[in-house]
Amino acid sequence: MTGPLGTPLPASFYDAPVVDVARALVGCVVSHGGGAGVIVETEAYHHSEAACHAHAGLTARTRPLFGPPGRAYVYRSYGIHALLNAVAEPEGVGAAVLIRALQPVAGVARMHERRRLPAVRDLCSGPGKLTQALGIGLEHNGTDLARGPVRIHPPPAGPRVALATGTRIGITRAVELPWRFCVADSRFVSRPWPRAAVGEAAQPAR
DNA sequence: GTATGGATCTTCT
DNA sequence: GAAGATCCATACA
Repeated sequence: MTGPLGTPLPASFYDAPVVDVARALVGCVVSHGGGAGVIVETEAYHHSEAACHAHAGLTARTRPLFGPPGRAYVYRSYGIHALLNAVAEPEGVGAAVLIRALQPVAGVARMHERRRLPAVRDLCSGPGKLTQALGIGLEHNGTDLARGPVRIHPPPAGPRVALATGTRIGITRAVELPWRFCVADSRFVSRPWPRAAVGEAAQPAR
Protein backbone atom coordinates (compact mmCIF):
# COMPACT_ATOMS: atom_id res chain seq x y z
CA MET A 1 0.00 0.00 0.00
CA THR A 2 1.22 3.50 -0.78
CA GLY A 3 -1.34 5.05 1.50
CA PRO A 4 -1.12 8.10 3.75
CA LEU A 5 0.80 6.25 6.43
CA GLY A 6 4.09 8.08 5.98
CA THR A 7 7.60 6.94 6.89
CA PRO A 8 7.73 4.04 9.36
CA LEU A 9 9.15 4.70 12.83
CA PRO A 10 12.98 4.46 12.85
CA ALA A 11 14.89 2.00 15.02
CA SER A 12 15.88 4.88 17.31
CA PHE A 13 12.21 5.17 18.36
CA TYR A 14 12.47 1.78 20.06
CA ASP A 15 15.87 2.44 21.65
CA ALA A 16 14.29 3.68 24.91
CA PRO A 17 12.85 2.31 28.16
CA VAL A 18 10.32 -0.35 27.14
CA VAL A 19 7.50 1.17 29.22
CA ASP A 20 7.96 4.50 27.42
CA VAL A 21 7.92 2.73 24.06
CA ALA A 22 4.76 0.82 25.00
CA ARG A 23 3.04 4.10 25.91
CA ALA A 24 4.23 5.84 22.74
CA LEU A 25 3.12 3.02 20.45
CA VAL A 26 -0.56 3.50 21.37
CA GLY A 27 -2.02 5.47 18.47
CA CYS A 28 0.61 4.31 15.97
CA VAL A 29 -0.38 2.28 12.90
CA VAL A 30 0.61 -1.32 12.08
CA SER A 31 0.46 -2.28 8.41
CA HIS A 32 0.95 -5.58 6.59
CA GLY A 33 -0.63 -7.66 3.88
CA GLY A 34 -2.91 -4.98 2.50
CA GLY A 35 -4.34 -4.06 5.85
CA ALA A 36 -3.63 -1.56 8.62
CA GLY A 37 -4.85 -0.71 12.10
CA VAL A 38 -4.27 1.86 14.85
CA ILE A 39 -2.72 0.37 17.98
CA VAL A 40 -5.22 0.73 20.85
CA GLU A 41 -3.62 -1.61 23.40
CA THR A 42 -0.05 -2.57 24.34
CA GLU A 43 1.87 -4.29 27.14
CA ALA A 44 5.53 -3.88 28.14
CA TYR A 45 7.78 -6.85 28.95
CA HIS A 46 11.32 -6.63 30.35
CA HIS A 47 13.80 -9.38 31.24
CA SER A 48 14.05 -8.09 34.80
CA GLU A 49 10.51 -9.34 35.57
CA ALA A 50 9.32 -12.94 35.52
CA ALA A 51 6.46 -12.56 33.03
CA CYS A 52 8.87 -11.83 30.19
CA HIS A 53 10.14 -14.67 28.01
CA ALA A 54 13.60 -13.11 28.23
CA HIS A 55 13.57 -13.61 32.00
CA ALA A 56 14.78 -17.19 31.43
CA GLY A 57 17.82 -15.85 29.63
CA LEU A 58 19.11 -16.00 26.09
CA THR A 59 17.76 -19.08 24.27
CA ALA A 60 17.03 -19.92 20.65
CA ARG A 61 13.49 -18.71 21.22
CA THR A 62 14.29 -15.44 22.97
CA ARG A 63 17.23 -14.41 20.80
CA PRO A 64 15.27 -11.68 18.93
CA LEU A 65 14.30 -10.13 22.30
CA PHE A 66 17.95 -9.44 23.02
CA GLY A 67 18.65 -8.20 19.49
CA PRO A 68 18.64 -4.65 18.14
CA PRO A 69 15.55 -2.47 18.80
CA GLY A 70 12.92 -1.99 16.12
CA ARG A 71 12.65 -5.64 15.13
CA ALA A 72 9.57 -7.86 15.36
CA TYR A 73 9.42 -10.70 17.89
CA VAL A 74 6.72 -13.14 16.81
CA TYR A 75 6.11 -16.33 18.76
CA ARG A 76 3.48 -19.05 19.04
CA SER A 77 1.17 -18.99 22.01
CA TYR A 78 -0.88 -21.93 23.31
CA GLY A 79 0.17 -23.90 20.26
CA ILE A 80 -2.25 -21.99 18.07
CA HIS A 81 -1.74 -18.23 17.92
CA ALA A 82 1.05 -15.97 16.67
CA LEU A 83 1.68 -12.91 18.87
CA LEU A 84 3.40 -9.74 17.63
CA ASN A 85 5.91 -7.81 19.74
CA ALA A 86 8.15 -4.84 18.96
CA VAL A 87 11.66 -5.27 20.39
CA ALA A 88 12.77 -2.28 22.51
CA GLU A 89 15.76 -1.03 24.51
CA PRO A 90 19.39 -1.29 23.35
CA GLU A 91 20.80 -4.51 21.91
CA GLY A 92 21.65 -6.92 24.72
CA VAL A 93 18.60 -5.97 26.81
CA GLY A 94 15.68 -8.44 26.60
CA ALA A 95 12.58 -6.26 26.27
CA ALA A 96 9.60 -5.92 23.95
CA VAL A 97 6.15 -4.40 23.60
CA LEU A 98 3.28 -6.82 22.99
CA ILE A 99 0.74 -5.41 20.51
CA ARG A 100 -2.57 -6.54 22.02
CA ALA A 101 -5.27 -4.87 19.91
CA LEU A 102 -5.84 -2.71 16.83
CA GLN A 103 -8.63 -0.55 15.47
CA PRO A 104 -8.93 -1.50 11.76
CA VAL A 105 -8.44 1.49 9.43
CA ALA A 106 -7.56 -0.02 6.05
CA GLY A 107 -8.01 -3.29 4.20
CA VAL A 108 -10.98 -4.27 6.35
CA ALA A 109 -12.28 -6.54 3.58
CA ARG A 110 -9.02 -8.53 3.63
CA MET A 111 -9.28 -8.85 7.41
CA HIS A 112 -12.78 -10.24 7.08
CA GLU A 113 -11.49 -12.78 4.54
CA ARG A 114 -8.75 -13.97 6.91
CA ARG A 115 -10.81 -13.88 10.10
CA ARG A 116 -14.16 -15.10 8.70
CA LEU A 117 -16.04 -13.12 11.31
CA PRO A 118 -18.75 -10.51 10.68
CA ALA A 119 -18.03 -7.93 13.39
CA VAL A 120 -15.37 -5.29 12.65
CA ARG A 121 -14.99 -4.85 16.37
CA ASP A 122 -13.75 -8.43 16.74
CA LEU A 123 -11.28 -8.41 13.84
CA CYS A 124 -8.25 -7.25 15.85
CA SER A 125 -9.44 -7.19 19.49
CA GLY A 126 -6.75 -9.55 20.77
CA PRO A 127 -3.06 -10.32 20.18
CA GLY A 128 -3.77 -13.54 18.29
CA LYS A 129 -6.63 -11.98 16.35
CA LEU A 130 -4.72 -9.04 14.93
CA THR A 131 -1.90 -11.21 13.57
CA GLN A 132 -4.47 -13.40 11.83
CA ALA A 133 -6.32 -10.37 10.44
CA LEU A 134 -3.13 -8.82 9.02
CA GLY A 135 -1.59 -12.10 7.88
CA ILE A 136 1.37 -11.89 10.27
CA GLY A 137 3.03 -15.20 11.18
CA LEU A 138 6.11 -16.77 12.71
CA GLU A 139 7.98 -16.16 9.46
CA HIS A 140 8.10 -12.47 10.41
CA ASN A 141 10.04 -13.15 13.61
CA GLY A 142 13.17 -10.98 13.61
CA THR A 143 12.16 -8.78 10.67
CA ASP A 144 12.79 -5.02 10.67
CA LEU A 145 9.70 -2.96 11.55
CA ALA A 146 11.04 0.03 9.61
CA ARG A 147 11.79 -1.88 6.39
CA GLY A 148 8.87 -4.29 6.43
CA PRO A 149 7.04 -6.30 5.36
CA VAL A 150 5.47 -5.65 8.77
CA ARG A 151 5.71 -1.91 9.49
CA ILE A 152 4.74 0.48 12.28
CA HIS A 153 3.99 4.10 11.37
CA PRO A 154 3.67 7.28 13.48
CA PRO A 155 0.19 8.31 14.68
CA PRO A 156 -1.96 10.04 12.06
CA ALA A 157 -2.51 13.74 12.70
CA GLY A 158 -5.48 14.34 14.97
CA PRO A 159 -6.56 15.01 18.54
CA ARG A 160 -4.60 13.12 21.14
CA VAL A 161 -6.54 10.40 22.88
CA ALA A 162 -6.74 9.71 26.61
CA LEU A 163 -4.44 6.91 27.70
CA ALA A 164 -5.45 4.36 30.33
CA THR A 165 -2.97 2.35 32.40
CA GLY A 166 -3.49 -0.98 34.11
CA THR A 167 -2.05 -4.37 34.91
CA ARG A 168 -1.22 -6.96 32.28
CA ILE A 169 -3.50 -9.78 31.17
CA GLY A 170 -3.12 -13.52 30.88
CA ILE A 171 0.04 -13.90 32.96
CA THR A 172 0.75 -15.43 36.36
CA ARG A 173 4.07 -13.79 37.24
CA ALA A 174 4.71 -10.10 38.01
CA VAL A 175 0.97 -9.47 37.67
CA GLU A 176 1.17 -6.31 39.78
CA LEU A 177 3.15 -4.22 37.29
CA PRO A 178 0.96 -1.50 35.65
CA TRP A 179 2.48 -2.04 32.23
CA ARG A 180 -0.66 -2.31 30.10
CA PHE A 181 -1.70 0.75 28.10
CA CYS A 182 -4.72 1.45 25.93
CA VAL A 183 -6.95 4.11 24.41
CA ALA A 184 -9.31 4.93 27.27
CA ASP A 185 -12.58 5.02 25.34
CA SER A 186 -11.82 2.52 22.58
CA ARG A 187 -14.32 -0.25 21.75
CA PHE A 188 -11.56 -2.22 20.06
CA VAL A 189 -9.49 -3.29 23.08
CA SER A 190 -9.21 -6.96 24.00
CA ARG A 191 -10.97 -6.60 27.34
CA PRO A 192 -13.16 -3.96 28.99
CA TRP A 193 -11.23 -1.33 30.87
CA PRO A 194 -11.86 -0.59 34.58
CA ARG A 195 -13.24 2.94 34.70
CA ALA A 196 -11.17 3.85 37.75
CA ALA A 197 -7.99 3.32 35.77
CA VAL A 198 -8.79 5.84 33.04
CA GLY A 199 -6.76 9.03 33.01
CA GLU A 200 -4.17 8.01 35.56
CA ALA A 201 -2.03 5.12 36.62
CA ALA A 202 -4.10 2.27 37.99
CA GLN A 203 -3.71 1.21 41.59
CA PRO A 204 -1.99 -2.14 41.91
CA ALA A 205 -4.58 -4.79 42.70
CA ARG A 206 -4.32 -5.07 46.48
C1' DG B 1 -24.86 -10.03 29.24
C1' DT B 2 -21.12 -13.33 31.76
C1' DA B 3 -18.92 -17.97 32.62
C1' DT B 4 -16.70 -22.15 31.23
C1' DG B 5 -13.95 -25.54 28.85
C1' DG B 6 -11.61 -27.54 24.72
C1' DA B 7 -8.24 -27.06 20.93
C1' DT B 8 -3.27 -27.44 20.00
C1' DC B 9 2.16 -27.37 20.07
C1' DT B 10 6.45 -25.01 21.32
C1' DT B 11 9.48 -24.34 24.95
C1' DC B 12 11.68 -25.17 29.15
C1' DT B 13 12.41 -28.08 33.39
C1' DG C 1 6.14 -33.96 31.40
C1' DA C 2 3.88 -29.62 32.36
C1' DA C 3 2.75 -24.98 31.51
C1' DG C 4 1.50 -21.22 28.72
C1' DA C 5 1.59 -13.12 27.03
C1' DT C 6 -5.25 -17.13 23.54
C1' DC C 7 -9.53 -17.73 20.97
C1' DC C 8 -14.08 -19.27 20.27
C1' DA C 9 -18.26 -21.99 20.76
C1' DT C 10 -21.49 -23.16 23.97
C1' DA C 11 -24.27 -22.85 28.15
C1' DC C 12 -26.71 -20.19 31.21
C1' DA C 13 -28.80 -15.83 33.67
